[in-house]
Amino acid sequence: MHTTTRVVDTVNMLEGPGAARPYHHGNLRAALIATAVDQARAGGADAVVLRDAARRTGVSHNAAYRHFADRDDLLAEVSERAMAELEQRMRDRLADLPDDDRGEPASARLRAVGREYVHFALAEPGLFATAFACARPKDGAPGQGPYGVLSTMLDELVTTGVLPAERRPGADVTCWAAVHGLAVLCLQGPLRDLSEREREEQLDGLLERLSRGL
Amino acid sequence: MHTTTRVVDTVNMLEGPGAARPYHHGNLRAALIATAVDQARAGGADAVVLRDAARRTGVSHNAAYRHFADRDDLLAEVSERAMAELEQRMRDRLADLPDDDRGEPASARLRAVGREYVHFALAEPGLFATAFACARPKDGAPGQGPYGVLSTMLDELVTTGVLPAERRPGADVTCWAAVHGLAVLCLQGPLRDLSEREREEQLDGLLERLSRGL
DNA sequence: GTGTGCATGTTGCCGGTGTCCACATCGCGT
DNA sequence: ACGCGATGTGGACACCGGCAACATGCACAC
Repeated sequence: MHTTTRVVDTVNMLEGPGAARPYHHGNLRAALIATAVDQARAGGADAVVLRDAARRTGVSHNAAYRHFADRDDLLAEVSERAMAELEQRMRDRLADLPDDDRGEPASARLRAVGREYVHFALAEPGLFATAFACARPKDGAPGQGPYGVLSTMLDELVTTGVLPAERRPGADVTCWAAVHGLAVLCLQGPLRDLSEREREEQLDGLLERLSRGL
Repeated sequence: MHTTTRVVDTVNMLEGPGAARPYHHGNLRAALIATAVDQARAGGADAVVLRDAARRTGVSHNAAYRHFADRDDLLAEVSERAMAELEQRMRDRLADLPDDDRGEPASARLRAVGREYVHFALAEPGLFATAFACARPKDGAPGQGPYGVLSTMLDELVTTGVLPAERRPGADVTCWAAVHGLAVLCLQGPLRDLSEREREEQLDGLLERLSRGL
């Protein structure tokens, strides 16, 4: 899609000072999204501002409307990237786990994923909030996204025999809700002022209770 | 505070058509908050708009600045009311419980509170979101608010002997996070399109796993 | 090679909002 | 009675999202 035979490098458009970009940017859509992601990272969904994004990208306002129907459309794109980054972090965390934990209690893997979920939320509050602030319901494949990762973990628990199969349905939602709730409460809720240590303790407690109740 | 000897009724200022309100409204602060709460109820925090609130209250824009430092200040007030309404609903739900449940598993009462929490979020999404969308961290007494209700329930569980005392610390956060997370995911997350029945099932599952894991 | 069509980017404009400033009005205490 | 301070008003500015009309230049047909 969007094939082009233009000579200019359409990917690495980090313009130098005297770049004098051509009339046609060549990569505007991606560049705008990147700028908007920066905005979201810095200040959440509200900080995603069309005019400012265009300005920072070195293009006039309104240029964005050739690539996005409206602000919400751009925001949806940012939300998607944020969600993807969250998923990637969870997968990376899983991959980093020592193989020792591979065979033994798969619940350790589940805990690691949950912990990473909360850590991401606290490390990237803007992106985390934007990931879920999308007004447009973008229906993705059910096995994809952070939910997919979590779901896979739980399936693993069943095959390992740790989790009785009859208790599997609904377990994903419970796990997700608990972890998501803690993240939200720590970000904008009454747990905002917890120290890092207290937060970690609460997270540990939650994960323990969660696996106990599965 | 704000004592007044004026003759006009400062409480019930639902102006009739030919009311011709005096130059000084007499009750502006409360009236503006009420209007803002309506806005929040209808569309969440973003729908709280100073100029529109002033307009609807029948006063010029800028009048609000005599009572609120800025928009965030008004929003904080709305957030407080929303939180109070959530708390009230939880307390009402508790009071409505038949006395039969009084002595028996106090966990039933805990479940009822949790269920009401989610129900409120779904019934009043705007207020629920605004309750937590406050930028200003308003530190209330720790025993107050929805958290206080929940905390009391858990203390009850300990005195009833259902919950071992050593497991009490942190249990409040876990419960709150789980219920809050489910609410958020149903409102703006990927569980948005669940049918009422599915939602109720997931809620049941969550509450069951929660009490099992306490 | 040349010329035109269409995607892309630009300037201009409108309505709406938050916030500051100067001014108007009126209640209350001296 | 009077004047001061609290309260409300109108105007102005900057910013934003979104439309419309215009400009530019790449791509493809011939």
